[in-house]
Amino acid sequence: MQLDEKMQPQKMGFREYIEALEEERRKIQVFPKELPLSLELVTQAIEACRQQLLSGTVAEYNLNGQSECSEQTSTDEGPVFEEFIPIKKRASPDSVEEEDENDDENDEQYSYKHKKGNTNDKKKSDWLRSVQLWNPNPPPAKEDVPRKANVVEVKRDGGAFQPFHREGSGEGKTKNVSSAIGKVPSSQPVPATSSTGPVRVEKDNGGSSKREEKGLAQRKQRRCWSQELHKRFLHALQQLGGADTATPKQIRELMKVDGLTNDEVKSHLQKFRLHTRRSPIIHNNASSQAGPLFLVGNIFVQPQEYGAVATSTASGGELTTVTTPTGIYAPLATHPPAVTHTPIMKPQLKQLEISQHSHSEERANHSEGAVHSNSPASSSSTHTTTTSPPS
DNA sequence: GTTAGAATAT
DNA sequence: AATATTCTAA
Repeated sequence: MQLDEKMQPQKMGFREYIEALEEERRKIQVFPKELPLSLELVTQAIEACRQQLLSGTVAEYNLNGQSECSEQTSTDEGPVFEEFIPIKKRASPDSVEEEDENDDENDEQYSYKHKKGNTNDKKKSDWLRSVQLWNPNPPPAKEDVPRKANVVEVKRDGGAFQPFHREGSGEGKTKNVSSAIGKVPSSQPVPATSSTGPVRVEKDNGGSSKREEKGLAQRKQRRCWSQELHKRFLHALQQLGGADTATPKQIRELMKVDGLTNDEVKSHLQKFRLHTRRSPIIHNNASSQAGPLFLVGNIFVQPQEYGAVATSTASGGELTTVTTPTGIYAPLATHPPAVTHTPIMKPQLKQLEISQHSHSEERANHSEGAVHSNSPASSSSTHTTTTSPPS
């Protein structure tokens, strides 16, 4: 427990890190033109590292208490120099790091950024950008040590999302356990598979007598809509025939995410609808490399997305892992007229029985007012706002 | 009593 | 801005 002992390894880490950086720089130097910034950044980083080394100081881990579900890409290990790396990864067209999120892989939150040097990003409000990994609100220590790395995701069939704890103190400060956002539920009595019910796993505070009841209806832990989560959400929407026809419950059931509640879905859906109606089009700053926008029906999509949509559409409901690396999905344009409409057909294949549990799943056969005629152009709910507010 | 949706609240 | 909660009508 000597400071010195601690010191050494850290310095070693630095040195190695510097070496790695230098090697990186060598590689980059080959393309000074394409990666001018990278070059500089790396150089700076190296410089900084050296100074750190010399001064014997060690960079502090940035334990930012992320109140929101913010990201945290660091695979930790080694000194953290994120500070030197002004985000903005993927700057070059040839950068190959697109790991489309595999469902059962920890698809790190990818709050991808648009390039900044490019067109001035006017639209920072792209809400899509915020979807990232679900932040499980890691209960600070005292439980079980973080075992696995960040393995959070679901299996397409099982649904293994974290059950979500609700800590006592309102607004869990989330000390941010540096790395592991992961951690498998393990000890939760959650059936995992079926559980279509609102599995509200409460933190059993049997021993802790902090302040419990007392009539405080503490606010729920905010659910973070990770990419994965959102992806599922979208899948469900597709199957249900779009955001306008899907209902929260149906969505939730299709998503098969355990711990997910109706209200959460409802809320998300509400937001989704709002946004999709409001922002008719994707910001055109995608000029970078995202390629042109395609107009399909009344939906603008980008090539990838289009493919994805088309795929799942064509395959008759079987979702083929819609890879949406960018996290962009086409907002329903409230674009009535204009352009030549390529008739798109919204797959309305409900009754897609994916359930494997023998629970009487009613849904699927809608005999209510859910009979939507899917006509691309004219559909979309009867929205003749003729509301005449009385007083 | 349940659910969806809008309106608020945080 | 993103979620949660409340309110209201089916």
